[in-house]
Amino acid sequence: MTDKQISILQSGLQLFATKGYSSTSTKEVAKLAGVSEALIFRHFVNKEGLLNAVLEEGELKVNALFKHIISQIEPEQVIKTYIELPFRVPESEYNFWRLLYTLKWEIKVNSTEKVKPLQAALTESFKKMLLPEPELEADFLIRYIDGLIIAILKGEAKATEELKSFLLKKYNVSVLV
Amino acid sequence: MTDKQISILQSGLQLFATKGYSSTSTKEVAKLAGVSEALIFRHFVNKEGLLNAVLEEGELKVNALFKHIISQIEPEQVIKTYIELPFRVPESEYNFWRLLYTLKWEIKVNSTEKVKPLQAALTESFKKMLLPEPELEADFLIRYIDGLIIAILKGEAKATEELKSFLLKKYNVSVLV
DNA sequence: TATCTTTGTAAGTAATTACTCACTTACATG
DNA sequence: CATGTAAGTGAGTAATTACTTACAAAGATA
Repeated sequence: MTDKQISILQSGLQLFATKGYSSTSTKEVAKLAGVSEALIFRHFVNKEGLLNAVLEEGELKVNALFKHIISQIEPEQVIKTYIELPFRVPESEYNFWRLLYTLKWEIKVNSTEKVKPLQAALTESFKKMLLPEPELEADFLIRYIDGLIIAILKGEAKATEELKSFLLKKYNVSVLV
Repeated sequence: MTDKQISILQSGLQLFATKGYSSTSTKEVAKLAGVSEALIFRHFVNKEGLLNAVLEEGELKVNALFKHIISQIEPEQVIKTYIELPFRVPESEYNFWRLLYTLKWEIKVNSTEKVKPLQAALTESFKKMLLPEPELEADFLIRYIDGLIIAILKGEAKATEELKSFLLKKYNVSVLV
């Protein structure tokens, strides 16, 4: 990977995430990257190729986060780790998450498939914690966390310590062995 | 309002909501509406004018829904009516809601201002219901409902009766006087 | 040194974009 | 009937779009 290649990827991420994929031109990306427009096509074939390259980079981070949650052994730990997700994403990665969420509207992304293992792990955990309707509880929590992440990315909410402890208390997973 | 004017508005809504505002061309809107492209500009000045006209139409519906919630007298009724919101939006209006949610990403929309009265009403209700942290509870519920609506609009969730009664039970507002 | 591959660019291209202009048709009002 | 106004259109326009081509430098390998 050349310096210019990295620069293109960074500029692509920034513009796609803030302006939206389809309203960002390859010319803009090139300008921000300090590179000729043709170089984008040399390295990434076409605009969609650049998008995929940008996505692949971040996908690894997302998978790591999800795996970390699912790999927890105690059911309470699964829930706790999941609730802490929005508080563990660093601001430097916000643009990537913004891109993911906008793309879900712009393009058909089968995000349901990706969430399934997580959904199963949460359901199983709530079941072990003897909640009467573990599956509905899992869906409920997923939807809330989704709403929270969106609000944070839009700047409508802050991932404060107060909020975190409120949530952990709500789910009885504040203090764990 | 002429037939063709209405047709343009409907086509605009449909395409903006499904394809996104910036990746929909005025030519496409005209074609779907069965109208010359120039007529769009005659009636709505420019593309943004068409968007605003589309939004104004639906805004009335949104305001009506919100007012209905806030106007409830009993705190339990406020919560119940709000929870029932995603179940009361007819599928015929989904496109308008889709448009609203996509625009929040595409363009800066100060949606926080619009939600404030609702947020206040929910907080007040939870306070009267003696929940220890009424404001955090209100934020929590708003975020969840937002996440749920988004999931429904994307076809990832269904507004089933089972889910509804689960939520009403969770908030102790199932049976009311 | 000679040759091959990779990296990079300037200057294009055809297609699409939002929007305009000159013009016709329909319709209401005196 | 005459005349003004609103509704409607076909054929444009300049700008922008994603993408290509021809060609120059820079490194690597022999």
